[in-house]
Amino acid sequence: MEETKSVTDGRHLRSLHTRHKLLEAAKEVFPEEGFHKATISQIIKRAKTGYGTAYVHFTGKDDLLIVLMEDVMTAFYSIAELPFTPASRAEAEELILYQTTAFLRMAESERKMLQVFGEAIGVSASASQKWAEIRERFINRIAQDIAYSQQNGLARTGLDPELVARGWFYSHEMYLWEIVRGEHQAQLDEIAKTLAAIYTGGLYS
Amino acid sequence: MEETKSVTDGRHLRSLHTRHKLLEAAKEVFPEEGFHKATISQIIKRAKTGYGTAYVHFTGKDDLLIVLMEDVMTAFYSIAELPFTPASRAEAEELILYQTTAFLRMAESERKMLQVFGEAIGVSASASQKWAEIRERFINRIAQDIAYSQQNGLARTGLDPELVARGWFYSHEMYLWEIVRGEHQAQLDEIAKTLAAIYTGGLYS
DNA sequence: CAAAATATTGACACTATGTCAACTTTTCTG
DNA sequence: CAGAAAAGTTGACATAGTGTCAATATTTTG
Repeated sequence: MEETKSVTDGRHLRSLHTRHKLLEAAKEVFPEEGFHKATISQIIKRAKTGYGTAYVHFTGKDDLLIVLMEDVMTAFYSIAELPFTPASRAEAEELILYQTTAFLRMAESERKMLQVFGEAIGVSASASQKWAEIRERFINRIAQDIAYSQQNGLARTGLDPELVARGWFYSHEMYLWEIVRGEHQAQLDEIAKTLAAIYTGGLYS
Repeated sequence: MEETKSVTDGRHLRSLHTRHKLLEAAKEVFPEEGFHKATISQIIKRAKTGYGTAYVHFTGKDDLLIVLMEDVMTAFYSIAELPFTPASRAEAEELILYQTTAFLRMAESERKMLQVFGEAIGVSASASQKWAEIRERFINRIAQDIAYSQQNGLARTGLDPELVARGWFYSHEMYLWEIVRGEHQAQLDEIAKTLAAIYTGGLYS
């Protein structure tokens, strides 16, 4: 019903087009200027729409960015949701190293946009919340993986999987921000190796 | 020379007093309003000075906050600089657990101010830089401790002490921000135990 | 005490935000 | 298909905060 309306209704179509123009403009302006320096005026100018239009389609600058982050989030989730059912300690270690590497590589490939998002997290409550979503999804998944390993006699028991998962994710997240800032490009695999070594050495000793 | 002038010169004294009033006002306003919502107008109003005065004594809102952070930094440094020369693995583990606990406890005791600082880090380049200073000091110190343990046959070799130290500190830092946000109050010791267990289990297995 | 040095002040120019009444475009209806 | 209704667009405006600077006030000096 809504589908039909969306396709036929020329008004809605126009609206969608305007929205799209704004998003495209924002996608350019944000990385160029950074979150704080970017202004609605810059964005509407590039999108060739009126000032108020931006506020019709989005609640503000944060909202515009949040929508742009969806793409990045999708990529993140695909890593978080990788299957983890190792049969041996060696296989567990391999999977963990792979996941760690994938995570850090993503920091590199999505650098520009993550840089903007990192800046926004400090300022905008909604950006901060969006990032918290990504984080919790990762942590939940890691906690599951740890619990699985504990139940199958691969990992040391007696530690709360969620607390371990948090600490584990946090060290990754902070490395992510460093990579985004442009530090450590060359060492990426070395970092992954180190993080995985500490983690597995600790849990699987 | 400057000392003498400072004490005798009534103009300088007045200036110092004004500066002090501004800092006291900022110390109240920042935690009440948060970094973003706090304005220069609110601060000068409470300090009972003119608007421009704030800009005579400080370059802006960030600068005012940075100065307030010095106290907190001092406390942090005292933890970072604790001596670490364990003779056995058991002693190393004990020291590490102590340091971890002290670090997290500080997050609790300095909560309000750290909350403001956490917010400022995202917005203000100078706040971000100040925090980076604290962080690097910690990381350097931890890296030294790890190298010490490696050299004395207490810790596994073959891993870069600095990379390990970073991952280690990062998980602590992120837990710090969580504690500052008011999550995990009760679990504080449990968190310290978990972090220390992973770290020592990993390095000292 | 007058002049010099220093400190304080608020009005001003500037920049950005978010709102809303007027306007344009598209669809519906008799 | 005319004109009413609905949906979308627009920029002027009110508001709020920043940082600057010429004028003013206070203190020291000769």
